Amino acid sequence: MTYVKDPLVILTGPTAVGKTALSIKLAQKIGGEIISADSMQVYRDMNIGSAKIKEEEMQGIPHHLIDVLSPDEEFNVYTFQQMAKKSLAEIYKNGHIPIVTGGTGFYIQALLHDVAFEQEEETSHVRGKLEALAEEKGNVYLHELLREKDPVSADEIHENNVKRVIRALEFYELNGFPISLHNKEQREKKSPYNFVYFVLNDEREKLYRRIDARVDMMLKDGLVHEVKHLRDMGYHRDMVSMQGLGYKEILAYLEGEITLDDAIYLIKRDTRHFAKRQLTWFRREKDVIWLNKPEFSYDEDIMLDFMTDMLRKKGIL
RNA sequence: GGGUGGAUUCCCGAGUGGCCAAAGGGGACAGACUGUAAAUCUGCUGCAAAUUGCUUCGGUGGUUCGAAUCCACCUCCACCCA
Repeated sequence: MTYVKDPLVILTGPTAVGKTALSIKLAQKIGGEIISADSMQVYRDMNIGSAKIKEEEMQGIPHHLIDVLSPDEEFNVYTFQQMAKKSLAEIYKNGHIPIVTGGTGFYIQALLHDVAFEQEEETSHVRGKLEALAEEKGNVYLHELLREKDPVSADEIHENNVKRVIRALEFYELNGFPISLHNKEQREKKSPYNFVYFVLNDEREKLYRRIDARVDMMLKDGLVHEVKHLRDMGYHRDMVSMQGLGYKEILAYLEGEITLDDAIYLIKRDTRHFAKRQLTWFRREKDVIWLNKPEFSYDEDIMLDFMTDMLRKKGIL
């Protein structure tokens, strides 16, 4: 008896490259449902800044993990993984093919390789304690603390990367063994899915132009109003959701810290940086199929034919 | 027309005789990432046959062993007086 792995299609790429539009066409073509792997589109009332797909654009294709949280709720890889697995089960039950779309490579990885996360207490006060310690004694002190507990991680994580030093320390405290060991184990895992990992991309210059144009569009569409509304509802910068690109900058503008022009400049710049980071992530990822738009003459139909071809070869179609 | 200040490597900007291919910041580029990831962090940035050589600090000429730094003239910019 041959065990057949469940199919999983991933369609990702840097922000503003055109994933959403392509994902709809692909879903229509192969009978798919979409799972959003996006750390911001999960939040309700954050539509313009997160470039969330509109109801009418969905064309009846079911979308999962969009608008499922309120902006004051915390979202992280672990919750994403839990929710996404639940959605997967539903999609398989419907006899459809899941298409994971979105730009958060970290989340995609957790789902694709079914990375195991240790059971940790929900309300860990350990992190707060460590944050206070970092504040008080400085980066180097904390990093040395990590070196005592988990020298491998200390070597891997730069002392200035306080967030990750804290996480490593927190992991050790909560689980009693080093995160470096955990990571090593998880890295060796093979994906339990029969997957195809597409990364849509375009020439850097074109991508950057699209980003700039999209930010201008967001402003025209009322980004400032949207953020004002969120602020009026009591959401503030300490929340994970408000760290999103476009949100934190407009919030700073609304607080009178920077001008609107500065905010727009920062959103554009930081979104470009973000796109670059995404690309770095995908380059490192194994088994990805790059869909470089110029190579398809910017023709989506040619690209879709290619994609379905790949799916057939994999036995997904 | 007169006076003053300025012109620095992709940009801003420090440097006022050797320790200067030139601080710092930005951008660009590259990378890391396993419960904050649209977050957080790192590296790199004149050219090359590259522990050395070459070209660069508005232009030209000069002073000096040695100039981005001093002098002369020129060009452009800013402000002030006419």
